[in-house]
Amino acid sequence: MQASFDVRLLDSTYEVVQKETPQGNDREDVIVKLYGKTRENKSVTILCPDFKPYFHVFEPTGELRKTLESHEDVLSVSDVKLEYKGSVEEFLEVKVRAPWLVPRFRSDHELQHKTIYLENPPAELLEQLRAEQDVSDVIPGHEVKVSTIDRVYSQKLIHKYGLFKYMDAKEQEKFRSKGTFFAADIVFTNRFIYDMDMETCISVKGEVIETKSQYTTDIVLKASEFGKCDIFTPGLKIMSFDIESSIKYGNIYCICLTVLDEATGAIEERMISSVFGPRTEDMSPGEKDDRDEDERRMLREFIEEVRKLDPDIITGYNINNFDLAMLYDRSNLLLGNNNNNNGEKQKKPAGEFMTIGRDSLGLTRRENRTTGFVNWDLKGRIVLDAWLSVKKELRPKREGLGYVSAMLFNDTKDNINSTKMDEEWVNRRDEVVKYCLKDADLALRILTHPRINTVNKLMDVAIPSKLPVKEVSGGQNRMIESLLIRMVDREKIAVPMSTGETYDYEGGFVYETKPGLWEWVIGLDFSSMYPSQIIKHNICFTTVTKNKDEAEHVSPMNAFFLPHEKRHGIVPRMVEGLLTSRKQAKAMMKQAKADGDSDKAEYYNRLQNAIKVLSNATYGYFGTKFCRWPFNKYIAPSITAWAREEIRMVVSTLESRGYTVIAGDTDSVFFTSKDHRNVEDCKLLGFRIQQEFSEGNMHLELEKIMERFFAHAKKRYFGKIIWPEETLLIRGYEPRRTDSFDLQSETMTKVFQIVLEGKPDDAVNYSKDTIENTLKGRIDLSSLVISKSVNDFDSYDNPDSLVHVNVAKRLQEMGYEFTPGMKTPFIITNASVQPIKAEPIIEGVPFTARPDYKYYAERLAMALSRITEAFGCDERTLMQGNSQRTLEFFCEEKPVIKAEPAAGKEQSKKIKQTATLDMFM
DNA sequence: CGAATACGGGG
DNA sequence: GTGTACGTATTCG
Repeated sequence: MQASFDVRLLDSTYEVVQKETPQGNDREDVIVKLYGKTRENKSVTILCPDFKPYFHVFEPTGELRKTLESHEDVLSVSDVKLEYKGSVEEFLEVKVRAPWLVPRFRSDHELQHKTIYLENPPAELLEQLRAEQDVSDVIPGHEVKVSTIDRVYSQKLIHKYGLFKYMDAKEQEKFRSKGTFFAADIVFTNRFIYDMDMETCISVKGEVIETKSQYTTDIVLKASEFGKCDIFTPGLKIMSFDIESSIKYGNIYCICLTVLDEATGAIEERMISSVFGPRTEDMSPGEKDDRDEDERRMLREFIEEVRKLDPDIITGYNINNFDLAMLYDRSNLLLGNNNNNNGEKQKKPAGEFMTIGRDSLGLTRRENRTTGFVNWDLKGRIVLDAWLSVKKELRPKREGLGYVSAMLFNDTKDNINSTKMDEEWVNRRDEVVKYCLKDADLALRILTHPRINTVNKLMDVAIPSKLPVKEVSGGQNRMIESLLIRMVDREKIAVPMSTGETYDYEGGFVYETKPGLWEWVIGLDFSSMYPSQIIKHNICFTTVTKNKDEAEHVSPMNAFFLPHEKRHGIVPRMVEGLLTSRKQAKAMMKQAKADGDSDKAEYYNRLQNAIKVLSNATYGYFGTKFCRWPFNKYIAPSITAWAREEIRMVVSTLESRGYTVIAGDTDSVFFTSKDHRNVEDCKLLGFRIQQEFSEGNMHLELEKIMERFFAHAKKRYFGKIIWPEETLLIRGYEPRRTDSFDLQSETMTKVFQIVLEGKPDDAVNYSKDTIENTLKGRIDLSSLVISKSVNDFDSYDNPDSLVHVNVAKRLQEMGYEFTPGMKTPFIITNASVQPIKAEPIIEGVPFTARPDYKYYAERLAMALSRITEAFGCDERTLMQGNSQRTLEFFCEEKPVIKAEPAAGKEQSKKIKQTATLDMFM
C-alpha cells in the first residue's frame, strides 16, 4: 500500500542486506534506515535503498587510480573538479559497496607524508622547488629534504616536476599508490541526509510494509520519494526505568518503568519483580538455577514491555553508569546460550540479547578511551540520562536523585535504604518495588521539568542544525558540520578531513578586575560577539588569502581575508543565516506573546535560543582539533583577536572619560560613574554608550544595572541587579562540591548576603566569628561531616594517600560491612599529618573523637578570604581574629573599601565604611 | 605553577 | 558507526 507521511527524524542507521543480482547470485547491499515520528504521533521506520558511500581522492597517481578502478569493492570511479584552498583541483570520486569499507581503503591507501626526500636532484630543480609557494622548507644535503605545508602539495609537486625519478624505492613506496583522501570520514547516514538535503522534518512517500518483521514501530515504510515539509514537533513517548539489585550477589530484584506519551499525556507503569528473596552464600546449584530462571523471566518481560510500549526516549537516573550496565551484563550472562555442551561460556557480541532497539537489535556500549565515559545506543531510540541533564542545566550542589527532586518539585525518594538492599528486600519487598517505581517516576519528571526540559531542547536544536534528534544529543561539531558540508558540497568545494593538529591561541580579553564592593554599576555587552566578528571581517576558510594586497581585512594576528564583494565566505553566510532566523524566531515569539499564545511564544523562545547556541558554537568549532577545514589555525585566533580589539576599545574609551571600569570579559564590561548614582541616570548613560558603540553589525547592549556589585578576581563576582529586573547575580563562586562540608557553603551564602546589604564590615566580622567559633569547637558536629564514596581499594593507584579510602578500611577493621562504591561520611581529626586522619561517622554510634578544628577553620578561611580579601582581610588575618597583629597588617595596606561614595543622602554609607576601618584598628 | 587524578551517581 | 566531547576540585610533581 502506498502512503505518504510527514516525519520528524529521530535517528538514522544502516543495515547490510543480501541483494539478489540479475545473475542470481547474492551480494551484500546497504540500506539506510531512518527512524522518526509522524505528524500523527506514530512511530515509523523508513527504509531507503540505493544510496552508496563515496569519498574523494586528490589527483591520484596512475597506480592508485588503477588499483581503485579494478577493486572488487569499488562500484564506480569518476573524475570531478573541486575547489581546495582557493584553486580548482582534480579529484577522483570513488563509490564503494559499504560504509565499513571506507576506513579499509583509508588504511590501505591514505598518504601519510608531506615531506619528500630526493636523491641528487639537479640544482635547477631545487631552485624551482624553493620558489614554490607551498614548499615550507628545502634542506639540502646528501638527501634533499623538501617539506610542504600539506599532503596535497606534496602530491602536486611530485606530479608537476616528475619527482619520482629522484626518489629511491622506499621513498617512492610512500607515494606511489597513495593519495590524500577527502570526505572519507563523514558518517554514512549523515552523508545520506546531506545529499538528500533533508532537514529534521521530511515528507516521505513509499510503500507501507504490512509485515513489520523485526521493527517495533507503528509503521514500516519503504521510501520511494522524499520532499520538504514544515517543521512540526510531535509528542514523543518517554520511558523512564529503574532497577533495584543486590550489590553483593549482582542479581536484579526488580525493574520498574513508567512511560509518558506526550501526545496524550497518558502514563503507563510496569513493575517486574523477583519472586525470590536474596541469594545466600550457600545456595545449592538447584536453588541458583531457579533464581537465574526467575531473573531470565524478568529480563524477557522487560524486553517485551519495552518493545510493546515502543518509547522514543529512554531515561532514568544515572542509567549510563548503572541500570543500562546492569541490563547489559545480566542479559549477556543469563539470556545468552552460555549453557552449551561443554559448559563454556560462549562469546557473543555484547548487549545482543537486550533486544530493545527499534530494529530488534540490542544495546550497544561505547566507552571513551580517554575519559572512560560510557555511552549506550539503541537504534531508533534516544538514551538520555536524567542525571547528566541535571548536571548540565542546574549544576546543583548535590546531584543525588533525592536532593534534586526536593529542589525541583519538593518531592522525595521513598524511605528505603538502598545501601542495604538485600535486607530491605527481605523485610519490605512491596515497598522496595514502590520505591523503584517512584525513582523511575522522579527521573522522568526531572527530565521533563521546565528547568531541564532536555527532550524539547534537543528537538529544538535539531531544527536549525537540520539533523535527526539523536545526532544533536552528541556534540556541537556535528551540528556545525551539517550546515557547512551542505553549503560546501553545493559550491563544489572539497571536504577535507581533520588532521587532528592542535595549536594554542589567545582567547577572550579578560580585564584585570578591580576588587571591592561597588555601587551603581552599569553592565554592557556585545550581543553575539564572535558571530558578529565572523560577519564583520568575512572570516572563512574560503576567504583566507596569502596576498595582502587583495585582502580587505587584516586580523591583529596578521591573517588576511578577502573583501565580502570579491568572495562572500561560507562561514559568514552560514552565521548570517542563523542570526536572521534567530531574529525571525524572536519576532514570532513577540507576535505570539501579543496574541496571548503562550505555548507558541515558549516554542519560539526555545527555538531562538537553540539558534543562538548554534551560532555561538561556530567559533568554537574552528578552535578544536576536529575542525576539518584548511586555514583553521587562522580562523579562531583571528576571531578572538578582533573581538579583543573591539572590547578593549570600549574599555579604554570609558576610562578616558573618567569612568571606572571594574570588570570585563570577552564581550562584556562593567563600569561605574561618579555622576550617575541612581537607576534613571545609569540607564541614560548606559543607553547613550550602547548607541555610541553599536555600529554596522556590532551591537553593544545595556544589559544590567546593579545597585551593588562585588568583584574579587577575574571571573569571580556577584551583585544585586535592579534593572531590567531585580535579581541576584553570582559568577564563579558556585560552591558545587559534594565533598565540602555544610558549614562552608552555609557561611559563604550568608557572607554574600551581608556584602550585598552593603555591610562589608559585618561580613568580615561574621567570617571571623564563624572561623573563631570553628577553631574553638563551638560548632555543630554535623556541619563538619564530609562524605565521599569509596571504590574498590585496588582500583586506586595510591589508596593509602586518600583519607576516605583509609576511613573505609577502618570501618572494615571495626567489623562493619563495606561495599565498594559506598558513600562514607567522616570527620577530619588530624590534617597535620600525611595522609590526613579522619574518623568515620557511624549511625547510632556517638562520635567521640575531636575534630581537627584548625583544619576546618583553615578551609573556611580559605574560601571566605576570596571575598574578604577585597576588604583587606586575607586568609591569615581571618584566622587571627582581632589580634594586634591584624592591626599592623592592615596599616600597611592600601585603602580597603572601594565602594564609590554615593552622592547626597547616601553619605551615611561612607561613614559606615570608615567605621569598618576603625573597627579593625 | 601546570599536569595528573579522583569524584559524582546508582544499589 | 566513513568516530573519538564530562566538568571540576584537589593533589602531585
